[in-house]
Amino acid sequence: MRATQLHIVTYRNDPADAEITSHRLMARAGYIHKISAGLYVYGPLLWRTLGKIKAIVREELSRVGGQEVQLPIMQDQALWERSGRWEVYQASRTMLTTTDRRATTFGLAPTAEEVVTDYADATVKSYKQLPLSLYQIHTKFRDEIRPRFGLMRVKEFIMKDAYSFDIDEAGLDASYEAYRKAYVRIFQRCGLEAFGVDADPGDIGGSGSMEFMVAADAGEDAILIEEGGDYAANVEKASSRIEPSPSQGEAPRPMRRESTPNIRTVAQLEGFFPEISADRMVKTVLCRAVHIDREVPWAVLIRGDQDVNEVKLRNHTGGLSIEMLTDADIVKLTGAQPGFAGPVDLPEAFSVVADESVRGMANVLCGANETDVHLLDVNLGRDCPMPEFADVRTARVGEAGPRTGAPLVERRGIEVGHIFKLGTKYSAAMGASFAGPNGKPTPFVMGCYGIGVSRVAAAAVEQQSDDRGIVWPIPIAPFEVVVAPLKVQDDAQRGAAEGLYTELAAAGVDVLLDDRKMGAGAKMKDCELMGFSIMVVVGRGLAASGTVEVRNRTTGDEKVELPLADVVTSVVEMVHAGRRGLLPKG
RNA sequence: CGGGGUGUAGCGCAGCCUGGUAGCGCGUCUGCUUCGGGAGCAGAAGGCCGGAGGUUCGAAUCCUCUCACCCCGACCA
Repeated sequence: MRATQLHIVTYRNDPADAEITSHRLMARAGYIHKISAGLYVYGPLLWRTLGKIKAIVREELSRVGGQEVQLPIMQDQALWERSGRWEVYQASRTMLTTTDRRATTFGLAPTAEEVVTDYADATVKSYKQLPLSLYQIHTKFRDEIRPRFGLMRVKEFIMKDAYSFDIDEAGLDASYEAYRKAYVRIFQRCGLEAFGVDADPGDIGGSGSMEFMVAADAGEDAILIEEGGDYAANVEKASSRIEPSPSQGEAPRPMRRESTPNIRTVAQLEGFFPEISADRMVKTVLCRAVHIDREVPWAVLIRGDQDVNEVKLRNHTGGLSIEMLTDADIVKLTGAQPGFAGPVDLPEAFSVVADESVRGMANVLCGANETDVHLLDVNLGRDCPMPEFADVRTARVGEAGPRTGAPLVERRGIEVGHIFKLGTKYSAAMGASFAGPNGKPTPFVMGCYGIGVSRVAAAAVEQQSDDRGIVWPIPIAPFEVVVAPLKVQDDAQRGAAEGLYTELAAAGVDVLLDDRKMGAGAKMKDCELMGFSIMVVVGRGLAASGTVEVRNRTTGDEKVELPLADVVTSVVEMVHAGRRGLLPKG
């Protein structure tokens, strides 16, 4: 393609609202144009990149038996009510809705489990038709609390969503594993450093899930990785081993009360009782689990030096979300000012859970549910009922990992994919079944698998750019190579560039000829901004020594002067190497 | 949803406090010169100052309402 035939839109100024690299560069290079908050025009260059990502996704999903389909974006309320997800998404307000002229309400697809499950129910009659794996690449909608960061967090985006249907759990395990491997290959082929991590299933639900993260400092997610091990998990999900409390195994002492005027926090308590360290205290976090139809107050017991993980807690309570109690609520429900809550004589209204860090602690310090009073040498099970235990603690950097015990380190990442074992969550709720080998109706055992296609593009820029602009990995670059004659009025330069362009195109290279008439400096800056990683610069070297310049920005901006005759061979080789992305050799 | 901020030419901004009919840089168009790191000179086009109402002889500027956009927050006893 010729640059004069391409709608190129570049700006010398950064857009005023761009905070992160990918937003700034994609806006400046004309890949995106904002129409309103969280809604963008995808320009021709971005569309080419998205097309390449989609092609890789299609090839890899075909390899594991995925069949491409297209499902409606508008999905009626009644369908979603059958799975129970309508209320969930109304409560979290993440679904955009619209109505038709008859006032039927539709949700705009955030994902499509209901539709695809209904489709499978209607069209799959026998276990002999299974396993079945369907996917689509389509627009998805989320009413984000706060759209931001360019393409990273938007109201409307392109997603690949896939769904597997199996006869039983073993079948699901196989499908899930096939998708997991396909995902690893997809991101490798895109040329992105990505990794899978244990994750929380969130609103989608299900028994197991893994997120795929593109490593990038600007990532919104924090990942904890076991150094040298294979454990990696989102902080929302991560667990760790911590040193047991020094109070473990102590002989119980009698409980006693102490006046602690205006001493409310663990830090203040450590000052007030210098001989008692935080890991001998139990703090009591008061909150409520919000369900669709009710709210349940919870008291969470956790060791004084640890923090509650809200996501783990939400999952434990089964609620949609967790909210901290207000000071007024605490006074009303416990009769004490904030800072003095504890497990002893806690009002019955509270459901109670204790974090595993509390298990086995003896003679602990905690609040007394009375303003300005704490209790010492409390023993759970003796001074109050023994609570149930669960892991509701936030794992932290430096703690020992759960597998090998090696220290956890933090990396940041951008979530670009998420796979889930749904099991029969949707098929059972919606009555979607097939005739099993025994002739009886059997619910589908399902998995679902998403990739944020447009976010992959943004994540790639976030991961791979330099101070001059985007540096696309070759497999997803809008063009693999740009041939840029610096002075198009010069017949020799123009002729040589045209020749290279024709030969490269004939060799199967996706090449752009930058035949725009503009200053040499401006042209090179523009090409660098737009992210053309392999540049063939035809300039004064041609007349001087019969050479042109080839540079590969993906490998550190090395530039080499090559005789005109050697350029095609060299560039083709470079392109072939680049096309492999990060796939391992062989 | 709470707090703060901003809407003026395609992009980035000044002008507003102290009312007098709109300006700068970049970009765009025309011509000439230039031609390897965002060229120079000359000329030109482009904005009912987010919208509605009000005050005033007169409003980008003051007042009211409204819409949009941006940032921060929505937290642990």
